[in-house]
Amino acid sequence: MRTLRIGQVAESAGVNVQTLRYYERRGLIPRPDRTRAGYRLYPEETARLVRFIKRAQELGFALAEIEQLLLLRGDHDSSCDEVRALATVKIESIEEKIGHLSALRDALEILVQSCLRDDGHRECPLLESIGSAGSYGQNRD
Amino acid sequence: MRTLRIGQVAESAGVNVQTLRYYERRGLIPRPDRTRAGYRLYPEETARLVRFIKRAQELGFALAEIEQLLLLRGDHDSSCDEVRALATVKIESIEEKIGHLSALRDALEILVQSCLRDDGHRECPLLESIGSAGSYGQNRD
DNA sequence: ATTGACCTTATACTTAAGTATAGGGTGTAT
DNA sequence: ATACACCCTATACTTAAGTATAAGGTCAAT
Repeated sequence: MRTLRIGQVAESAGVNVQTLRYYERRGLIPRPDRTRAGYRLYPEETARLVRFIKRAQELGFALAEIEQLLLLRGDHDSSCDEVRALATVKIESIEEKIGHLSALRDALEILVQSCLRDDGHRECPLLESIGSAGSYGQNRD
Repeated sequence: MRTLRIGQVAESAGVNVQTLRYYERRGLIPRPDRTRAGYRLYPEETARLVRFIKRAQELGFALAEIEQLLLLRGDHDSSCDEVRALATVKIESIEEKIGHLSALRDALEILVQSCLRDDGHRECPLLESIGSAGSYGQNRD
């Protein structure tokens, strides 16, 4: 089984080596095996995991939330009911985000269009876009 | 024209009053008129603006990025070409986010389904979900 | 056998985005 | 006229998420 040293994982996931050690301390990534000299030896899996974490961050999830998401995977001790409940909540919040992003994109597209028409484009509803009742999903407020 | 004091705007947008003053210092929201006593008097518009900012943050945009987005609105001095170029870039990054979120949602839905079937659900592709080539949009890496 | 790229821990620093606190003024209600 | 909820500035603190630094060990190549 091919293993990677910390620098290789960092490189492959586009993060600093310190970040990996930090994630390990936080319990976000499993503590890897070590060589006799104490060097960390990661499975390739970990590079994927770290890329997942970075992506999820870009989507507005905090590390604490990402931790929860990760607990949903694989070898969980939590009951199926719990897993299902949390996953369902997450799915809802994701759909809400998708709705807001779609609305924002639509607003920007209107902006680009009116810009192409060069009509002074004063009335781009950027603010309203995310405000409420997006073009997708529902919105309670 | 109805105006709001800082506490009312804060309440209505769900933020701390300190946050509003902080946004003002950062130039994210316009500095409002004042009463003779120095109290800030905001137009209702500002409450909407702040809600927009908070939403955009939840979507993974940093305040600096949100500032850019806001510059795209209304009374801009920047050329139409510039506006269009930036908007187009933003649209692309938004579509990418939508793609990743959709993939993540799909993975969670698979998790919920296999949980309902109670089949041990070991093989939920959570990690792969955001990894690359989502179910929506394209992915350069 | 020593150079250089890489790894180790421990500790301290940074950045973004707020939050809190001290010390004081405002304005309406009793 | 005095409470009380609200506002002001300035300054300092906090939290999340890293990043950097010091002091040292490893190991393949010259």
